[in-house]
Amino acid sequence: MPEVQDSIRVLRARGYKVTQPRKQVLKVLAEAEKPVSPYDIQKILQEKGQHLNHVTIYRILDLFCLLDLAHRILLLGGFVKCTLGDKEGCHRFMVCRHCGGLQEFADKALCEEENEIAQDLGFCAEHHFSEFFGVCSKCHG
Amino acid sequence: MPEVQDSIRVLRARGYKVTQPRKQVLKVLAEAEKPVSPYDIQKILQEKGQHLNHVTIYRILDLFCLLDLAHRILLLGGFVKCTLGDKEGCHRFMVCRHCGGLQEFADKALCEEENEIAQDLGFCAEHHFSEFFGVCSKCHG
DNA sequence: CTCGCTGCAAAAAATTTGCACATTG
DNA sequence: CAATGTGCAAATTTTTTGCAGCGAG
Repeated sequence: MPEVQDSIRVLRARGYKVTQPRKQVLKVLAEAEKPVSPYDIQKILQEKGQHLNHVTIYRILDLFCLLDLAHRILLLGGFVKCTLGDKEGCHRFMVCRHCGGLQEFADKALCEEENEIAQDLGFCAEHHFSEFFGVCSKCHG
Repeated sequence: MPEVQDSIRVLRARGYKVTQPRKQVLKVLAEAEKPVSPYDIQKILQEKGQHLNHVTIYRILDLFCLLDLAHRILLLGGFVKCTLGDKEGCHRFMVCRHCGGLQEFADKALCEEENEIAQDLGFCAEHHFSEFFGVCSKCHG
């Protein structure tokens, strides 16, 4: 699981401690197929015989989102591990309404077009948050 | 307030009853400058000497979102009245991080570009949800 | 060793459910 | 008056706060 190692490196590099709870949450996120809520995470850990206080999980997720190690999926109401690292352009998601799976992507050209649209309306856009709803390749015949 | 009348027409046309509570919530939404939560709405009505049960407000907002008479702003966590009617293209928002105000817009060309991006990734996008964060014209000097 | 992090207890806030009663068309 | 919608009570779920004590660096 190289992804988890990358995240751990980010934590260390930014001066945050690499604690047992943080590693546990990272692992759950990395293994999850779909967005998970704080209580989902607690339950998953419990099934492995591990216990984390839910408050701790909330705080860890806050931190991960701050560092872009995870993202909150607003349409589905859960958290996912970031799969793009620091790829340029805002990180976005395509959510499959059939299987509930999602794919993260970034597209710098799209960001630029959005900035222009915003500018035409007198708005200076600093971040584009977006999620597409539809059907993924596995789910449409 | 022509907007409220339009919404009332939509309700009637779709076979929903035009009740006192629904009209009250519509009015609050129409007069609000920023997204309002169910409890915000209850409080605003209370200040006018009116009372609605919060459960009723939840249900009314659910209906309004279903009919696209209102939208839930995910970044800020509240509801706003739709200002675009049935304008073509997904309805989106620009949120000002300074004043908290927002502007709704739709752009068919943007929808099409997003569909192409999705298609390139094997995804069939049916709806694009997006919110831009930035600074509005009033707030940047 | 010491600062940052976690656990715990508790409260506050947000959301949901079922059923009896009221209101709209 | 018949179906829809609302109010109420209560439970559940989600999120936040403050403080004491633990543990990574």
